[in-house]
Amino acid sequence: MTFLLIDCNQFFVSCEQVFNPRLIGQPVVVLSSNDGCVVSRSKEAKALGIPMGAPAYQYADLFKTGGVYVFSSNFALYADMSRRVMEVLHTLSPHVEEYSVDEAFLVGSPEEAPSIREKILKWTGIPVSIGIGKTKTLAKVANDLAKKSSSGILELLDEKTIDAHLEKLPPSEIWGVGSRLNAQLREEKIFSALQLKNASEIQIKKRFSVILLRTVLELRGIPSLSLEEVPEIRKSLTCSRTFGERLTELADIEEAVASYISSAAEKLRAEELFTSSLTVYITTSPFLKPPDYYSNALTLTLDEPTSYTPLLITSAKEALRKIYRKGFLYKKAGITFGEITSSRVVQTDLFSAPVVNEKRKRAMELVDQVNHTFGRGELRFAAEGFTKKWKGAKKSRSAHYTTRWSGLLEIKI
DNA sequence: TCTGGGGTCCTAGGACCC
DNA sequence: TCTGGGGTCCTAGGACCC
Repeated sequence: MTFLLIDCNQFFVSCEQVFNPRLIGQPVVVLSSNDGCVVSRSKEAKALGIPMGAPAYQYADLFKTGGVYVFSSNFALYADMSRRVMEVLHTLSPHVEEYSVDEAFLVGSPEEAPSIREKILKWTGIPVSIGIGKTKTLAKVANDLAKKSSSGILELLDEKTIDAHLEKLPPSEIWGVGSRLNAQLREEKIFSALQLKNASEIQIKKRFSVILLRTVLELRGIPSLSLEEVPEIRKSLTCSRTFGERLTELADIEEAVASYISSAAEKLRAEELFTSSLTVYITTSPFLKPPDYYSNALTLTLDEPTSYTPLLITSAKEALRKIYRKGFLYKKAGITFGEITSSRVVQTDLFSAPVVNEKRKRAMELVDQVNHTFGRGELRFAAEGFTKKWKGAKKSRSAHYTTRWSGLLEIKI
């Protein structure tokens, strides 16, 4: 059994290039929301020395002198392109795990790789790299190497080849090992991925955790992470944003929170889910020191599982009023739905009459339908407000090429 | 002035119970 | 003077991922 990891190359940048081919071969970056950090870079942008996660303001000059094409993030576009790539994969294999927006694992044979790569490029325009290994972790390692190879495909199946590569990598290059673990591993005199692979199982389990033990076994070619073809019901759903400007007034923050609730509730309904726990949090800039720094959160347990936006907005405002303090410059707020259950199986409260509120259900269906047809936010709740003081910057977002009629490309012949 | 957003899992420690 | 042991549940915090 072999795992294939299919990973889209510079995914967000590639999405922009599909609809604007002039960008191919140019330095291109895509910024995070609020135009804060660089989250995707073309090869040419990397070559200019723009690191991943770089704060955009620190590189504004380089963007100019380097002739860099800068895009605000266009998540509607990226999500839709991701869906297309995944659809292609599902037509090619019955064993696919959608791992992230730009990555999927597939169980198959190495011979399939070239045609998978070719079909995704032809049918979606997105270039991918494919790493092949006996475990997911080794497929990940192979994928990193595939990115640097000319064919975009690399298999890591032979023990000697694996060891030769692992010897050159620090543990932090391995999936599941971050900078903290890397530092702790150094204390144990483990400096390379090969040393990690050969470390004592007992020591790893004792000093670290079962997670790292799994990684060690995976490096040895013993599958310890299986293919998860059917995604489990999510455990939480968050919507949070940095404001476009610092906010001080409760009323403005209320609008922002109502708007986050509205979009998270829409997602909840799209996935046929209910929530019965709601957390609201607000914070000033984390870079502030006391007494200017303030951050707080409150979780409410709801009487019954719901996805009804008005009810959730009311509860969220109630929670927000309890944690809001006057006199701070608020920078960000967010909401999280926890305790998520399927909306098809409902556990009602023993002491209250079951709420099978057809009217509410139909109202939400209508809202979702209108917004699906005419674009997100066409039909809104008044609580979301109209001034949108909290809205962040998105100076140069590309069109919603695939999700809005107005975004359709016009081709001139 | 400016530094994103959305997830998951594991562990330790406290509260509580028998 | 004597003052167990084992289990579960919850939460906060840490670590990782894309």
